[in-house]
Amino acid sequence: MKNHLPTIKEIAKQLNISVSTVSRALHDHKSIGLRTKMQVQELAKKLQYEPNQTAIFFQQGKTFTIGVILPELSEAFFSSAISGIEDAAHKSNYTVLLGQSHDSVEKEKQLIDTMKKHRVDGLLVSISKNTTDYSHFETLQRYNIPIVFFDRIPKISNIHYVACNMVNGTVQAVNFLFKKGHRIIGMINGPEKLPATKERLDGYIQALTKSRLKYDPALVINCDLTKESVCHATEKLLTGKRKPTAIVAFNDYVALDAVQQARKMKLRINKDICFVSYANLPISNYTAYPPLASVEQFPYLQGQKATETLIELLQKKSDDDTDVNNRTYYKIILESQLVLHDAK
Amino acid sequence: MKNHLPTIKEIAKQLNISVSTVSRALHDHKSIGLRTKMQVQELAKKLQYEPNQTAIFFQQGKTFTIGVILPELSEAFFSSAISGIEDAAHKSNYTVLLGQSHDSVEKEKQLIDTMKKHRVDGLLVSISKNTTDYSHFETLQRYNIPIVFFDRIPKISNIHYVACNMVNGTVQAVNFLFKKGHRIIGMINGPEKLPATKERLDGYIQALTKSRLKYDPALVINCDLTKESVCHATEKLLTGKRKPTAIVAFNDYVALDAVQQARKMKLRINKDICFVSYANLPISNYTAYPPLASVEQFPYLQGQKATETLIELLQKKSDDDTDVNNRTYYKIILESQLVLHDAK
DNA sequence: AAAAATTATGCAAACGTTTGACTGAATCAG
DNA sequence: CTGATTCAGTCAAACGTTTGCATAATTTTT
Repeated sequence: MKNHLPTIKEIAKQLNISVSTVSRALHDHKSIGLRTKMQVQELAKKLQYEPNQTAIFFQQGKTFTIGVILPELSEAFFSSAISGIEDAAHKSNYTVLLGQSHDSVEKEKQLIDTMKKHRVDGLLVSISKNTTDYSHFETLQRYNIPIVFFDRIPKISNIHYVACNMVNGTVQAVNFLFKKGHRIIGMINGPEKLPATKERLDGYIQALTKSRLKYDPALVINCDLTKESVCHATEKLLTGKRKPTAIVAFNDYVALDAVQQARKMKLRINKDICFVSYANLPISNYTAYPPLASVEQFPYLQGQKATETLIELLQKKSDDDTDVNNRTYYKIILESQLVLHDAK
Repeated sequence: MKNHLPTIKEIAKQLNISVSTVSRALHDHKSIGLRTKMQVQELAKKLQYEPNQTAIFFQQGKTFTIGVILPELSEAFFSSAISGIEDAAHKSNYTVLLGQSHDSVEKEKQLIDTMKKHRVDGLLVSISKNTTDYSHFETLQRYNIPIVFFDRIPKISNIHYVACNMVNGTVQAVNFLFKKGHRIIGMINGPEKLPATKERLDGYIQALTKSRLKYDPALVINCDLTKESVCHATEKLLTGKRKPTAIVAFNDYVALDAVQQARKMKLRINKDICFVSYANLPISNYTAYPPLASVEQFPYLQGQKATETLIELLQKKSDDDTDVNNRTYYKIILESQLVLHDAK
């Protein structure tokens, strides 16, 4: 039952020619006579010969595989991203090797190791929440495996990355509210240490300043994204001295929890209080009181761009045949954008 | 800048021993003296030697990789599934090679080919909507690559699969409604040709029969899952001769659209009309009028089980060293289960 | 007719690792 | 002291492919 797959050797033997001739014939090499070329190709077809890629990978030191490490595959944001990644990779004939870190640094390290072992040509990473030490990424340099980070990127400078800038989107969001007549605009922001939190705050302040509204720190409350802390923040905002008529929420989940809390407090959504947020749910259409608008972060696009960037790097690598670390780094920044929801 | 990675050969040369000794020393082979073993391991560490897996893959004809082909990575159901797959694979030291077919038969074929080329050890597939010809899967038999199908499985018998049986869940759903006092229960079902549609109908009829209610075909309307067809179906049900007080919807999306339509018709949700559906959204908590209950299909679990099954097959394969096609097929059926939602 | 160029093919090394078969030395039983 | 056993290690083949270099055969040029 040993079903030996046909190899180049066998073709050679059957045709009484050398393996190199067969190899070249299959590659349409010019130095092979038309006659033998035909013979080889015919027999190859007959035997349903298919080259053993593992041998080729090994021989060429290239696997046409890119590794992808994400925090959580089941999150809407990342599943869109991976979709973009896969599409872009497939287009350039690369394949995707996947791993999820579950936001554990330990697992992230393991995955890096696995990827290294599998000799992926390049790596796409969105780092885990808790990663602060980046040494495990550096080990990849020895292997000349380039990394492109996306969305969640390390706070170091000599890296390639693709990210979405939240400042602009936030400015748009606040402007939007301003134009609708809101003058007291609150914000339920995320955990302090997240870069994403800072960007939102920056945009918020920028927009206020431009509209000649004064920035009142009491109107911005951080939360840790749990339901309780969101409710708490909402309550605090809505019972504060200066009561906002609109709130910018850290993301859709936060917005939905805040809406619930506001309703509990007998406020009428979109009348007494309006919300805008940042998109991570595909379902705003279905919720009863969706935010008026969301800042879109284009996960699919981010994944796609990151992949294209990586593939470009790989291209360059094989062109120059030089070290990848040539001190020029891609920093690709997509602009977030406010998307208005249908007023039902 | 040619950063040659350390190999077994180099270690051998530096220590003036043969490569085989080094190899065995690194594998802790008993026939190697303690002294040399130590020396080798020490040098290996010092040089930061790591075996070249591509060489090993090639040499052993095994890649410790499983291929996964899904219709759509960004769909909640599949992203949960892939999460389960990755977790299970990682646990057994397998890695996941990913591809999405976008429900295109053509792309599905291409992916099969890619997976074959990469010499994955096994394959996990949820087939595209439009696949009716299964010959591309059969080509894998030559390569002795086992496939486990899950969720969307081909209608042929000599295959391994993991699926979730909807009959039981549907029975539970209808019973649940019956116990709540409903006597006229409608159903908005899916496209006729889908097996999933049939299972739901079977369960529906079974449950009715047991409760001694008569099955009235006018109360079951198929739709093609578009918003329009759902609205149309809902309207037809709710203006029919026998007006249902409860409706079983094909899935959460359908339910939400149906709810919208019902509200348009001035019916009070959960008073005039109740809904139950099948879970694919993680957000029922947030919607204004979620279905009373959902039949859960456990995508994460399905992915996990499928992976475990595949790995078991791979185990067997290497044990027996015999052909995988030994005429015994795993058919693993998870039972769907009704999950009640919090009444808010 | 000799030299040069072209065409078609073969040889063998290389990629890094594993592994069965073999060898030489030391140890041990009787 | 001989033969068997264990120990420590080496040799070389094998996995399938690519590719630089050599070679042989043929044709073209001078």
